Amino acid sequence: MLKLAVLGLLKDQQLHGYELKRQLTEVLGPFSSVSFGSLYPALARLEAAGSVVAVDVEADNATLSGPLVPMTGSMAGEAAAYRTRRSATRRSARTRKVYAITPAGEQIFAELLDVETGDVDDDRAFTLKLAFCRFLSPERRLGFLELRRAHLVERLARSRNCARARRERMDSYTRSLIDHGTEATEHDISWLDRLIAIERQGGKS
Amino acid sequence: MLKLAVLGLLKDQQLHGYELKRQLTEVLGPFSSVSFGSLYPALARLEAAGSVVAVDVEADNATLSGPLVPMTGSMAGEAAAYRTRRSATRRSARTRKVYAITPAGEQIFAELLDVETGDVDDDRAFTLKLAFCRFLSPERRLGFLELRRAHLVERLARSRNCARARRERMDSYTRSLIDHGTEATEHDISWLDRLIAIERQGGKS
DNA sequence: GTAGACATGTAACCAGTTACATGATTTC
DNA sequence: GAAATCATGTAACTGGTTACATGTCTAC
Repeated sequence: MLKLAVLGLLKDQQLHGYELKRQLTEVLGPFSSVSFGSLYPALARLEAAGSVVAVDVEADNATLSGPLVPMTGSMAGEAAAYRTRRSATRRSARTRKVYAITPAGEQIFAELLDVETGDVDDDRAFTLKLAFCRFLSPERRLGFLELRRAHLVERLARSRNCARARRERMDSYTRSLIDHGTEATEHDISWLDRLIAIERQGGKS
Repeated sequence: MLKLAVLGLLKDQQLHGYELKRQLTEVLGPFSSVSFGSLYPALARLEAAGSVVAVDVEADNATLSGPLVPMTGSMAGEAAAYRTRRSATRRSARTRKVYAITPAGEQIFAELLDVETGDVDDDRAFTLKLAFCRFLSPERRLGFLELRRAHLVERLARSRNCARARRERMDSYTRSLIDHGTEATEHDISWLDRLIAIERQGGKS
């Protein structure tokens, strides 16, 4: 999970741990409170596995395409590079360890993101994956959304069923909780419906 | 967390592990998928700590679905054991281990449930605690709801701020995700407002 | 020269998971 | 007597947490 989040952020730009944590906190809902104590070991593991490499920022300043940093897409190019360069000059890079994703890491990222591997029944996982689903092919993306929708529909059925069967035996707090949960699920489903509709029309047709 | 859920369910009735899991799955949202591999060890730990005791069901007929007798664990009379063998359970109790909460367990439960200990920033924890908040005093309950509300308001502010600052740089999926999250939080807040209002008027005035 | 943000890391722990192993009871 | 369900448990692992230890750079 954290692995996926880190690799996903590194796909856009090279980052060091501290900044990674800031972005994790700010942007990714489910990781609003990830701690350094889990981030740094995770980075170390990713590096050991060859999914990321620590890059030499100062050398990378002049020659943007070193042999160690193939950077497949070069997408987030200018803004990211500028950001990195600026912070690199403001603060010596010696104390920082700036990471970049490797082709192997991209591979791992793709596998982690994939729906087959993935748990549409885990809200956190779904949210995280959706945040990176632009990296999915249109078909897989659609499948991902539909699978999630199916899961929510099932959840809704179960929660309605439970509400019907046990309503009398529940106290008012539990009842309110269940009703609110049901509403939230309905809301989620119609949101997904909109996303799916957009996906279908935008996709091709 | 699991500890709290288990103790909370045992406050209402004596249960064995298997049935406990069923109720956990059915009733408590955040524990819809707790596994035996975590439940049984948790029960064993609770028993070792004296928070629950395994009760002799045959000595204590029909308690399986009835209200909890103020059980201290000492009242195990063997005298009329055979009398209720058939009526108490469809299934022989010998293979089951039925647990009851002890006074010490009630104490632990109260501490776990308490807001001071508690994390209103953890959605799962909040949901679980709300399901048991009838065991809180009216003041603590109100405090609990208000603390949660305050947290959600803060979350809303952050998410709005993030949306404003980074909107352009986000892809449509992330944007939709953030917007939907914002809506959900607003919805949660107004739900909490209703709960708080009820609490205020019903509590005393 | 020191307060405070920036930056990286380790150690001990905690709460849960999956996969596996075992056996009793019911139902057909 | 076989299959399904009920029931309890263990072992190895995962993925995080907090608390701690350490050090650098900036600004005053």
